[in-house]
Amino acid sequence: MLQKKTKYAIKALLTLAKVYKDKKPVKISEIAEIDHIPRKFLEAIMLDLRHQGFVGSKMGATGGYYLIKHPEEIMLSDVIRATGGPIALLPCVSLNFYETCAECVSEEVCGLRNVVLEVRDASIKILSKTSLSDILLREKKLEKKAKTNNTMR
Amino acid sequence: MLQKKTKYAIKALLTLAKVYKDKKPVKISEIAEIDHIPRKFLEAIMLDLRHQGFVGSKMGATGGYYLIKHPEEIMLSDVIRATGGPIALLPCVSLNFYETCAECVSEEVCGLRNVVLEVRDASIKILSKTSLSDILLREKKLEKKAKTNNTMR
DNA sequence: TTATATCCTACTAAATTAGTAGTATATTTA
DNA sequence: TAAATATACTACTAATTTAGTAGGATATAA
Repeated sequence: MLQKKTKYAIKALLTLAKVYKDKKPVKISEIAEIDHIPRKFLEAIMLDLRHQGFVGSKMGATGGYYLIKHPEEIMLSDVIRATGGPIALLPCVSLNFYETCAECVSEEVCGLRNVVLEVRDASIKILSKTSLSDILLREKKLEKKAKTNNTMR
Repeated sequence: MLQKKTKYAIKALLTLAKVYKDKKPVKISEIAEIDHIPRKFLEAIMLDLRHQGFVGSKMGATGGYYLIKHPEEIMLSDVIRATGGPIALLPCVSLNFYETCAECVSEEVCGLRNVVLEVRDASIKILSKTSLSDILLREKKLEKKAKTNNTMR
């Protein structure tokens, strides 16, 4: 399961992606309201995202946050790793948060690890090719679909 | 990430699967030693697995646990769900632990949910077709491979 | 100089997970 | 039939992680 922190981070980045072209910063309080995220918590998250190079900020009145990279270049897998931690089901197959299983005799011949490795690869394949732009695109398609369904009812 | 409880459960079930043909119960203390699992913790886990219908038990001296179903019929996805919880990255796409995202405006048109749904399907596809027997088979293959590698060095 | 924003450290609170204690109950075997 | 040995079960405690908050410092615009 993703942490709330991760989910909030993704939602906030999506909100910034939507106004990427405007080239002006969005205030934390605005993002918090739009995405229903506790303000102070979001503040900490945005700070983190800045330190990790996802967003830039402007201080003072008229300040706020903006995306540093193009929404097409920000991949879901990157955001998850930067804010929440492992995508893998077990630490012994995590690329970025690797740890040995204390009770495991031989990692090399562990059948469970072998399966979990496959799951990781399948997940990463999807998450690392999906950008913020892709998600917004999916959203548009879903909206169109929902509208058609409503008309047909 | 899977919980330790889940990992221990899988390992213990695999140990039982290995001696499935013998038709005699294995003591908790034996399983604990083989798999390096804290004894008392394993006791609680085995009890749980029995309540969930994975294993049967025999009380008293010469007692212990045994698999109720054939190792081919016990799927990884079932064990994970029974002992640890969700496979999905978000509760809003979990089949067995569904919850709405409190801050989500419309689930129907959520782009993030849409992606995470795809990840879930990919993971479940693998986990629900992999049985205890499959894992043991993988283990044998890995052992063979490891041996060949050693010979070649 | 005032208003308003981010920056940043240091907390606290809540929830979850890991693991233990101890006693009751069942079964084998001498 | 009593001792030995196993699971059954309830009720904890401890540790860790996650979620969220407090409050003052710093920067900027008007």
